[in-house]
Amino acid sequence: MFNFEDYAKSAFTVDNIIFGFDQGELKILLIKRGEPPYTNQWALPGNFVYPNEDLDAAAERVLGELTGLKDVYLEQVRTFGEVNRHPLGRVITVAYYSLVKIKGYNLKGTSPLSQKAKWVSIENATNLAFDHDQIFEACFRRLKRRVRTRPLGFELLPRKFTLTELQQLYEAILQPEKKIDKRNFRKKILSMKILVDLNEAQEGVAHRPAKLYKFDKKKYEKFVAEGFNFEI
Amino acid sequence: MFNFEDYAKSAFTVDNIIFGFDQGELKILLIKRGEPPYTNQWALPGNFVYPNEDLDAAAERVLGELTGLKDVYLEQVRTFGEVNRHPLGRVITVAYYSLVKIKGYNLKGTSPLSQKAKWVSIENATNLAFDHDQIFEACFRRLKRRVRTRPLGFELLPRKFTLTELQQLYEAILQPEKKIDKRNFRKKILSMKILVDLNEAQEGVAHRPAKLYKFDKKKYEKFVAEGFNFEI
DNA sequence: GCAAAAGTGTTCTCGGTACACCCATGC
DNA sequence: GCATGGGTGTACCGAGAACACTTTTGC
Repeated sequence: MFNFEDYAKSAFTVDNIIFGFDQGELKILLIKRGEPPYTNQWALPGNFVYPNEDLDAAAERVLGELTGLKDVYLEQVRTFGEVNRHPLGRVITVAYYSLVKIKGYNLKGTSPLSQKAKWVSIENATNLAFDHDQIFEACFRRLKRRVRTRPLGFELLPRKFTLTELQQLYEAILQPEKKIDKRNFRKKILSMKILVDLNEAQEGVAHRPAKLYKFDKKKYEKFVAEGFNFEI
Repeated sequence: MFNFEDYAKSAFTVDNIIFGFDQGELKILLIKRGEPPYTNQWALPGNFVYPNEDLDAAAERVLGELTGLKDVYLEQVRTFGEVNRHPLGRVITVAYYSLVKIKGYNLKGTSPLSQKAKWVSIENATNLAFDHDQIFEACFRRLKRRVRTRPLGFELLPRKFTLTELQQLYEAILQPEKKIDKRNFRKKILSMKILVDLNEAQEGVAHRPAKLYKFDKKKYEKFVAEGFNFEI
C-alpha cells in the first residue's frame, strides 16, 4: 500500500541568484558561510522552503530577507537534485534568479545573513560551496538568453538611464560577444519606440552630457499584444 | 538549532511528458488513473523520486517502465510546487519531457500502468488530473521554442524520413503558425548540410515516391563546434 | 489518363552590419 | 584648448518570404 510518509524524506530548498549592475559590471550577491559544511566559502543565498510556502514565495523571501527588496523580477531556472549534492542529506534545490536595481537603494536585509553578504562581480564568482558553480552557470546562461528576447535589462538599471549605460549593460551580460556597435545599437533600441526621452541630461560629467531615458512598460506591453517581438 | 528532519516532510516526484509523432499528429502518452484522487481522469506519467535516485534517472525510469525505451532525448523543464497542488500532502514535482520514435517500435512497458496508457493527440490532451494541464502547457511551450534552435525534430521521426514528413512534423509542433512554404523549408534545411540523402525512395505510395534522408549527427556536432547555429 | 504528392528557382524586401567624424561639457 | 565620452547617417549584403508549374508513381 502506498504510504505518503515513506516518500517524504527529502528536504527542498530554493537558491536565488541576485543579479545587479554597478560600475559597468554585472554582479551577484554572495554569502560567506559561517558554519559547516563549506565554512568560509562563498555560497548562493538560499533557504529551505517552508511547508506552507509556495516555491516562488520562498525565493522572494530569500531576496527580501537579504536586501529588503520586493516586487523584483524573479524567474525559476532549473532544479538540482543529485543524490549527493548536499552532505547533510537528500536536498533538492530549485534555482531562481532575480534582477535588482543596485543604485539608489540602500540594501538592508533583516536576516543576520545579510551581514555576510557581498556583491561580487561575476568573473570572480567561482569556487562556490556545494554545486553552486553549476547553478550559477545555469542561471547566467538563462539570463543571457532571456535578455535578448525580453526587456529585462531595465530591471537592472535605475529608472533614468543613458543609452550608453544600457549598451554597457548588454555588453556585460552578453560577453564575450562584447563589442556592440554604438550606432547600430541606438538605431535598433530607439526604433522599438519603448524608451521615453525624458528631456533631461546627465549632470556633473566632464564631457558632453548624455540624455536620460526611461523604459515605457505600458507601451511595450501594448506592442507585444500587437505582435511585436523584442529582440537584441 | 537546525534540524534536518524538520524540513524533510515533503515528497517529490517527476512527471514526464512523452511526445511522439504519428500519422502527422503530435501526441503524448497519458495514463488513465485507477485510484483516487482524480479516478478515471487522464494524467501525465510520473512517479516519486526514490531516495537514492537522481532526478534525471527518475524521469528515465518513468519512461522505461512505460515504454521499454531508454536513451531517448530528455529535458527538464520546470518545477511545480504550489502548496495545494496535491490533495495527499505537499508534493513538489519536477517536469520533464521526452521525445520518442513511435514508429517501428512496439512500446511495451514493464509496469502495470502501461496497460492504462494511451497516445493522445495534443489537441485532446486537456482536462488532465492535478495541475497537469499547466505542466503540459509549460512543456509544450518549451518544446516549441527548443525545436527551432536544436535539431530535436529528428528524435521524433524514424531513422529514415522524407522531407515532407520532416516539414509536417515542424508544422505539427509550431502550430498555429502552421503554413510553412515547401520550397523555402527544403532550401533551408538542405543548405545546413546535416541531412544525408540515402538514395532510397519511398515504396508503395500512389504518387511519385519521395527520397529518404537521415540526420547526420556527427556532421551537426562538427558544424556546431565551428560556430554553426541550427535555426528554423 | 487521372489523382496525388514530389520536386524545383527567381525576385523582392528588409534587417543586420560595417564604418568615421563633429559636438558639448569640465577642467 | 584639450580631454572625454555623446551623438549621428549611409551603403552593402544576405536571409527570409512570396509564389506556380512539371514530374513520377499507382490504379
